[in-house]
Amino acid sequence: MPTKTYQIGVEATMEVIGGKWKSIILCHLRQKAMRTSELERAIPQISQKMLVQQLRELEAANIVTRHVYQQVPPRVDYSLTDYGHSLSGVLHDLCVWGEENIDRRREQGEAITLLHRDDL
Amino acid sequence: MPTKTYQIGVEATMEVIGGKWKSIILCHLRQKAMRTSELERAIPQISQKMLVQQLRELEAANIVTRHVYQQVPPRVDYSLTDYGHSLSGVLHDLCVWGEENIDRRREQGEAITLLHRDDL
DNA sequence: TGGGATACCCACTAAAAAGTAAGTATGGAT
DNA sequence: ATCCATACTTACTTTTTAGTGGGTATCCCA
Repeated sequence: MPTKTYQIGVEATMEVIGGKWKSIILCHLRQKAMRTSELERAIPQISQKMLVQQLRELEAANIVTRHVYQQVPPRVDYSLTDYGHSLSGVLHDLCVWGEENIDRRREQGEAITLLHRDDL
Repeated sequence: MPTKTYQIGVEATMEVIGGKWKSIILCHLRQKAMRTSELERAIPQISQKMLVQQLRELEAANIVTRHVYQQVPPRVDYSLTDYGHSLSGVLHDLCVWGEENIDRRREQGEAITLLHRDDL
């Protein structure tokens, strides 16, 4: 099998948290374990397919775990693994930088809104 | 014009540093100003088109500046703006987390290599 | 006169990511 | 029997992102 090669560490990080949805999902899970329907409500624009697909990829990367409760109707929840928690600081900083970026752009006259701040 | 709305700060951050190339370019520029050809050498897989395109987008977001020297043959270099430097901590953490991720995966038997570490 | 060096730009194509809309399974409640 | 809720799948389409291969401009130098 061919050796996977990275030039620089950030490439590997972006494989894990990059894309449109992963970092958003992780920022939510950073705060608490959440069930599927809860994540759907927290991220209204995401489709069910994308949510599930991204969660599977995060599971495969050992960042989140899936916990199935033996119930009907089904109940499943997702939380960060210990390893996933090692991203917590980065995720928080990404949120904060974005909040500042939005404030800045608004001050410069851009019509822009942020619904939820990451207050921790 | 319609108001741009974000749910959470990280969305705005990812608009700036997301995608396959931007974070890599920024990690390099974090260390020093670099000319086009230097960036091409530092990021061997990138095409000229992508490099220029990403640099233009980073300029538009006020993260990098383009400096043209009046010379023939042309000489241009790029560096982080003051605002771009506000990403420096995040970028460093992204590099470091990725380096650890790669180490971890190698320990678990994956065939994987990292060429350049971010030693600062 | 024509090649070299640098930093582009443009048109076209290919591949990857994301979106849409529908369907499946379970078992309890009505 | 039928319906409900939850958590998925699957097939298909659209959009976005990235890659390829070419071309332009400048001025110096042989």
